[in-house]
Amino acid sequence: MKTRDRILDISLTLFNQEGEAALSAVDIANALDMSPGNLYYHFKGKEPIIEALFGRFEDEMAIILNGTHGAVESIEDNWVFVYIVLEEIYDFRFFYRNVGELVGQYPALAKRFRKVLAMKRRAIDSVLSVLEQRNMMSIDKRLRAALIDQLVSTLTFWLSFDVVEGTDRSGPRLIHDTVLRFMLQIVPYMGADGQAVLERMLERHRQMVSA
Amino acid sequence: MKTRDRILDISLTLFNQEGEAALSAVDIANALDMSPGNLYYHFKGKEPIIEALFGRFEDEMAIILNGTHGAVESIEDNWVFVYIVLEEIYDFRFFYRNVGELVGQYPALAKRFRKVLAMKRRAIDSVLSVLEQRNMMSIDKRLRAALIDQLVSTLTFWLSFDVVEGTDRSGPRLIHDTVLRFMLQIVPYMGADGQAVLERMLERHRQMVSA
DNA sequence: GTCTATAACGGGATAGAC
DNA sequence: GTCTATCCCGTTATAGAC
Repeated sequence: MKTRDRILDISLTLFNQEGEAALSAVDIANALDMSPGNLYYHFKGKEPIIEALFGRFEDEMAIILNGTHGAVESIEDNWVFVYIVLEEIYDFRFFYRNVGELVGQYPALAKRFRKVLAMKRRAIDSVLSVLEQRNMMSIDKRLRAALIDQLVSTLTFWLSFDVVEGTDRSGPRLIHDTVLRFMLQIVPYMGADGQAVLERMLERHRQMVSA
Repeated sequence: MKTRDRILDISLTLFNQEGEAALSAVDIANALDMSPGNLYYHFKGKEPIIEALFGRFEDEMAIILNGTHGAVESIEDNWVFVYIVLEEIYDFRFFYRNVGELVGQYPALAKRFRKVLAMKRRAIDSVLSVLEQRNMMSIDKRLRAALIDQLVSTLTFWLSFDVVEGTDRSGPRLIHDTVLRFMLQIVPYMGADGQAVLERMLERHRQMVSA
């Protein structure tokens, strides 16, 4: 199974670099100094490769999202948690640079993508609940549902947003900026502590970015 | 110039129905009972057609965004304003169903898309300013910038979000839901009035949806 | 301005030798 | 498992008739 993994590794790299649409199965074969026929022996085209890559992503995302967040309490914990999620997404960024496209083109992928979305939603819900229990935030029930939607949307479209805006930020910088953007959405529901939390977040962001 | 317009009309319809990627120049010609060669006489391929369609969109968007919003004061005015913007986007929805893709594929479009983005940003900024002047909302300067980002992001990715979520809502329903989602993001900054405004918005949304 | 016909290209996919 | 050779197909693009 070594060739199979080599194919997946190089495909992920190329897809992230050039975008999924820019590459044909033949391009991938060329990058591996491999004949198209040989590639087709392992994967019957681009689609199964993408499916296999999504499998990898799914697995790692499940570990992150279903694992740790019982331990997420402080703002700093939350920061790290969101950072890890975004980093994982960044490793498979070609899925996110044009979600709509992929979901439209590969219906099988759409289903699985929605499952990941649901996992994100549950994780956020659970983290918010912890914050509420500790009286670190309080929010109207209706607004809470909308907030979760917004946060899921942020986790899903931050890379597209960056593409559209055309700001040419490095990966780590983009991730830090997005963590901040994510966290700031929670601040207004932190009541009197909000102001202090905001300052801490901005300070933390400054540190991270200048590092 | 009549054939030219017929081409643009049918292209817009088809792109919205099937997606930009799903259609070739030949498909468009077929839909018009026209030979591919004839189509190429008017537009040298798909790209110039898309550029021309974006020109239409740009023009109408500029009228909406730069025009009315001096008159936007009450919550109801805002609701209508956002509704009109979303409706216009919906008319050219193929641009928005996978923004990342189009922007990546047609660099010329990217620039123009960013201009529209900037127009949206200015319009939102200006509306928020009005609300602030009337003491209908108050918001920390740093959070304000983030809020505007979030609102622009909502206006840009609501259609992609719908595609990804796979909820099969009708156009008008989707637009109403999105207006609500947009407006709810402002509520937390309305202070004591927030609760009442929230109820009014939800009530309005119920009316709109059941109509 | 509109049409038909056709050339040129590239990707997807497979057969069969090694 | 890997390779070469090849076929099929849809898209792009142009030449030239009407």
